[in-house]
Amino acid sequence: MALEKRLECRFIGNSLPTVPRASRSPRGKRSLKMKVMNNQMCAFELLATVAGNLLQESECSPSSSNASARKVQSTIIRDVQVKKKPLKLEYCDQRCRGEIPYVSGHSSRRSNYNYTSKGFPHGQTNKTTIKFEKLPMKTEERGEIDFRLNGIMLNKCSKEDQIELLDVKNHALVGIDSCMKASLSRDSVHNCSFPRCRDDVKIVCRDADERCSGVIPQKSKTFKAAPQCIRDQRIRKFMGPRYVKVDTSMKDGERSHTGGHMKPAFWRRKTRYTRQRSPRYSPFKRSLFKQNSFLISEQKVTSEGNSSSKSTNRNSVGSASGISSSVVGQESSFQSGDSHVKLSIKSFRVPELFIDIPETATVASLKRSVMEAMTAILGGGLRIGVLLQGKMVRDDNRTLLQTGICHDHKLDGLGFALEPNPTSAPPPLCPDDPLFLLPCSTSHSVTRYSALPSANPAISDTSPTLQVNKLSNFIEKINDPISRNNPDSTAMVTMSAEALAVDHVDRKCRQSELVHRRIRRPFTVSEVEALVQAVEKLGTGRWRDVKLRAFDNARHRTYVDLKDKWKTLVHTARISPQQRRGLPVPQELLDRVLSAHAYWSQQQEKHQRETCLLL
DNA sequence: CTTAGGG
DNA sequence: CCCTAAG
Repeated sequence: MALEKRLECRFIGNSLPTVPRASRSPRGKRSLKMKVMNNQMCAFELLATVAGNLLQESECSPSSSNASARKVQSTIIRDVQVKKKPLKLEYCDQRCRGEIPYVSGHSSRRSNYNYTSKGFPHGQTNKTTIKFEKLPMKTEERGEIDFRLNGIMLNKCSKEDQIELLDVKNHALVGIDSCMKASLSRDSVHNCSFPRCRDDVKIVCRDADERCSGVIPQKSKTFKAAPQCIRDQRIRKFMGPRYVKVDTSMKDGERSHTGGHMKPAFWRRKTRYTRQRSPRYSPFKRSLFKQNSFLISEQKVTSEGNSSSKSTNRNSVGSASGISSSVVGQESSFQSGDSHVKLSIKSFRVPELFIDIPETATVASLKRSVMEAMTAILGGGLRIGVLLQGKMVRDDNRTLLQTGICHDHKLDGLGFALEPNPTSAPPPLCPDDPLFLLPCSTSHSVTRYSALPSANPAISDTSPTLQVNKLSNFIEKINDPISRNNPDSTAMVTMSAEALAVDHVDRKCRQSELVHRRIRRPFTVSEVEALVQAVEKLGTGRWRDVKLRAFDNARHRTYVDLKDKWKTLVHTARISPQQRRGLPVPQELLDRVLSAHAYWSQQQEKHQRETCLLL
């Protein structure tokens, strides 16, 4: 039974410049009152409702009468997208206690859309704060507004003023796996998809099978959601270790060898999300994309037609994190009814296989090696990923039609990829995985993927140092100036090997993530030493110089890294030794950290005082 | 691009 | 280690 309630959304900050001045309060805050019919309102419904009301308001507003409707609406969206300060929605209702569990305590951040919400699922409070940042500017000339989560259309407002809020509830676990996109086309203005000039926006919860669909009345047409889709994707499921905490996921013991210090609180995140990152931070990304481009074309036939069609063999380039496919097919005429999509996958191409084998090895052992390497990749349990226009199609429950793999869409961008199967024990490697090349099993049971004939003692007995050095062609070169002429260098390189191993474990944890986080490389003692020395000399505000001075050849250490490391070093130095974890930093170094920090802080203060006096 | 600082 | 505002 739907419960009608009144909501008040307060917009905090002057984040809505588009809203006609008349309706804005002097302080830049304004209220938006609306009625909703739902006792289980979720974030997206709220969003949709708010958006609807906003559109409604601005379009009905006298002050916007000069502007064409088109302009008004597009302005709204643009401003929401562009504004720097987050738009905060406070959702208050006495009766909603504990009824919004899925917007509680999670946050999702993607490069193009940020959404955070805080709330208290257990009824401690009746307030949920939802914060939207940076709505992407994705203007699609489609005359629609849609909100998507995980690529699933949450609602869709078509030209006929139809709105669907599909299964919002179960997908509203925004924090975990959501990539919500909101897009609004300019054309939708005239056909304002959201109902205007209405006092209430009703969001009805027809909740037969726990699915929550909000339907805004009028000629609402309901989209058929893939039935089991929602049921299967229960919230709990999402809450599992799908996005595994990278650093905090492992118990201390598990990563005691990593050399990481106990992190300050700010470093410990409940959940970590990956996102697209700038190339300079992804040393392996580029090669990944290069390696995995694939050719694909598709074949489509109608339900009754066998591939009687002519081949078009369109090629397109895509990329995947795994092994990619080559699909060749044909395209035929189509019927709007019950078309089939027929794909013939000719082959899966293994992107790259690194074999490290001595010259003295026999051809037979080479074959074995290749076989082993192949088996290592393929035997790990794979699943198929489907890519469309370069994007991984995540929702298995959507139909091909819904996904866009159908006759009236271009299939140019269709691709398949072999992905690591998270449930499977030996993780297949991403081709960019450094450990892919690591021919040793270090003290940490690293699965061996390289083809290394164990019969050859010259290689199998190599130390991690040697192995890593041998692999320097493939992994980022370990080329740290400190390691030269430094008794600690061996340890350092070894540490790097361990770091790689650790990183492997990390990767294992986040196999499902397609976007790559930079690998974690704990600072070695000698690195710390070099850092301390440089900071002692240069101070704490010149990280670029520190980098140039002490880490010029350590590509993987950016000046931001150094600054961060200093920050953690100071923190480490201040806490008791018992609280420290990871590779212990000699107390002497920590003392130097503290004194250098004190000294340069003092200098900074002095400098500031001087500049103040001058002014 | 760098720095600074929160997460 | 990530992100980003600000310079």
